[in-house]
Amino acid sequence: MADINVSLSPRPTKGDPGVPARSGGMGGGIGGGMGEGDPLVDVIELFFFAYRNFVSDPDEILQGIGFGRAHHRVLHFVNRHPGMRVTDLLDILRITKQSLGRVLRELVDQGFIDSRAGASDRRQRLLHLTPKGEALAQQFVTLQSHRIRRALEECGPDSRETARRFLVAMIDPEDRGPVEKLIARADQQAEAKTPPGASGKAAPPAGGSSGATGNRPAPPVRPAG
Amino acid sequence: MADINVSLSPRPTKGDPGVPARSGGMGGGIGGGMGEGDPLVDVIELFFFAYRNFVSDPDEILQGIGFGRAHHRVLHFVNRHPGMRVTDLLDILRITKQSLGRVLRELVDQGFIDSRAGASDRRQRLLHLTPKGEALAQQFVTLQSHRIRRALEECGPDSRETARRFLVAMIDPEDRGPVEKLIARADQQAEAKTPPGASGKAAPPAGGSSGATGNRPAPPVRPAG
DNA sequence: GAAAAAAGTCAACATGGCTGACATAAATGT
DNA sequence: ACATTTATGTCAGCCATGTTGACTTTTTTC
Repeated sequence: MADINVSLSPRPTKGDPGVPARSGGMGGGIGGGMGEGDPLVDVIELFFFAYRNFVSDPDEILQGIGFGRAHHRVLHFVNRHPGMRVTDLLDILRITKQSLGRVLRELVDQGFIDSRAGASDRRQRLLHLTPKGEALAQQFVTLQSHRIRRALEECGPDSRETARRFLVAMIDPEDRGPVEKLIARADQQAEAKTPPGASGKAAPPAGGSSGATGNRPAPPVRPAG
Repeated sequence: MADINVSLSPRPTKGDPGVPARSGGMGGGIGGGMGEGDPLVDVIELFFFAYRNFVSDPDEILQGIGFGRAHHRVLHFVNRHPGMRVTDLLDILRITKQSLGRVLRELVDQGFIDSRAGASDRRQRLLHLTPKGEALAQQFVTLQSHRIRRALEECGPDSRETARRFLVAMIDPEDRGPVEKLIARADQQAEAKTPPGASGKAAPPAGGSSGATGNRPAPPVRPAG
């Protein structure tokens, strides 16, 4: 039933020669920018398809418990940064307080997240996963890690660093430092918590990549507004 | 104001030591799956942040004309596959006829897309971009290509193929063949249309990558339902 | 004691998914 | 010829998740 043949080739329902050869408009049309070098449209599309599949893994589980992607993101980052403040989550997700509030309330109400007042600053609500929440978050990480691991294995031994650097380089320059710091902080914390010498962890050479790995006074991964 | 410091380090509003060191729950917690090898959480997060920035480029333009991401996707694929059928678009996007119908109608009404009945099968509506639509689609491709080109340049000469293969490998195995075919078909078509020998186009070695580059009778990039 | 910060909430709205139910035109099969 | 299937479109309504704007409460900071 109607596969992806986009009429273009093996799908002429009758004797249709595929596609009407487009009236020869002005030049450039489709490429990467006509005279700017390679057309990178293939990468654009691969990124689209890859990301779609990437997020679809958790989606199946989420559907079963009446949650959506928004819940997944919250669970993920709280898992990564136990004790984080609501504001921090807002900065990472770049959504509004109200949007976050909705899913956060559900996660707290249903016992996936524990929200306690800060000890030193009691205005803050510090977020932690409950064991239930941790189990779920772990499921997601496992699923997505599987996909990534498989992909990297198919790409050979050096691919991990190249992929990592590529993804970093795809991030807005002004966000790279903060993002890399964020990840590094979470990793550190995880290490500290883990029984010393648990699994591998190929030290991410965050320094060498693009130069923007920065040590600025922590500019924001800019909040939405 | 409230940067991404996630309380964890340079943000203790008062004398807060960052984070409450989490009560030492059971092992694995955060890593990639506890005893499965590297934790690939960093890649998970980088993919998230990278993709968010990647789609944000077009977003700015879209906002100015009252369109959304859905419009972008439609424009993009119609640009890539001039004369494609509505069904083909549905297969690619994996959304419902009704969802597509909404944005497609707007695009047609506002003169970005031209929808004409097929010659051989007059039930079909074959979709083409108008010059106006082409210009817009071209803007998007240019924007996103810029980002990708910059990223690849930062990653060195071989990165393009590695990145490409990584993205392909991130796609569900059963979708890879169809996706690569789809891209190949679009590229072919574009070449045929372009004044012979226009810009570079580093021949995508679709064959060598993962083995699944297949030549099956074109299985679908599965429709949503 | 005033001002600012952290969090929460209500109300209303936009976007873009979804299902279900139909309608029409055209192609296909018997 | 007629029944069925296919391709498309459309109405109506629902859901998830984003947005603004306005306000409150608690607590910290100046």
